[in-house]
Amino acid sequence: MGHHTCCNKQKVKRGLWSPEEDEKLIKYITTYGHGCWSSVPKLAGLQRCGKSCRLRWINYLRPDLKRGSFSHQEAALIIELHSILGNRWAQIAKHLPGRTDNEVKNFWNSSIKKKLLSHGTLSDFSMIFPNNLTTTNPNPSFENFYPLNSTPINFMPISTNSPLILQVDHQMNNNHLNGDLNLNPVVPSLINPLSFDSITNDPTWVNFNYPHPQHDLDNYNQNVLIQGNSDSMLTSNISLNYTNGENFMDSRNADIKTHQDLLMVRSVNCVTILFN
DNA sequence: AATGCGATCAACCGCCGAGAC
DNA sequence: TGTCTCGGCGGTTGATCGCAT
Repeated sequence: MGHHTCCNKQKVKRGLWSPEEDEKLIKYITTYGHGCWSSVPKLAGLQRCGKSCRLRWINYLRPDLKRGSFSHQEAALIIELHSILGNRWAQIAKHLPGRTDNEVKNFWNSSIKKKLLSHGTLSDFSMIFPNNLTTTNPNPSFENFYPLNSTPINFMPISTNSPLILQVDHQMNNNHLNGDLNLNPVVPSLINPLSFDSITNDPTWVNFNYPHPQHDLDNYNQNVLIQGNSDSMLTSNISLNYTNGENFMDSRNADIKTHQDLLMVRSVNCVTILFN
């Protein structure tokens, strides 16, 4: 029970992979491609199930993986995307070239979630990067940028004229005013919406200063979900055509913006925190 | 040096949806 | 239409590491 059919056909090894097993898998996939994963173990001479081979390749052996610690940009991006997508780790990982859903998930659970649980807010990014903040900003907290007495961040005006941003905000405002959708952050029980979620709800922020590989970005389609705390869900279908690491095109109006133009007040300040 | 404990992360588990038949 | 296989995903586990005592 619980094992795939491919795992039941033969006795399979479990647990950590040996260097020899890694070598066999790499050699096979680089030569023939993975094809049908369920047939990979047999063809590669491995006593593993296909699922295990797939996982090992995707999470560890793939040549395009970026190893090592998450950068500030990546962490901020994860936080931002998580506020939009929730625990859709695979979707979040797609915005982080070289990172896997497993990595993102582990990073969230180990470095971010626990701090949120212990503090109840992400009011200070130094919780996540205690050693890397500088002193340029004397008070590097999100509340410093979004005063607590300001409009809730979900309904804050934004500085870009991007149609998609305006669309999302318009819909959110309408729902808010109509009282038919309570747009709390995805994890409202953990997070003060004036702080954590305030990095931005702007889906274009995924483009922020990030060197997306062209192959990941061509004809990119994003389905942005803004989840409420009820059974209501606002869905905004947005199609973005990324052109390169610095520009992207909103397919609705063909707005070409440099990343500088995309920086909303919120994300500018966030980055100020991280890199000043 | 030995031990305990929390953090990290690779790997597994269980479920789901798509596609083939 | 129902069943089966497979790939993919999120949740969870457990081994290992590093630090504190």
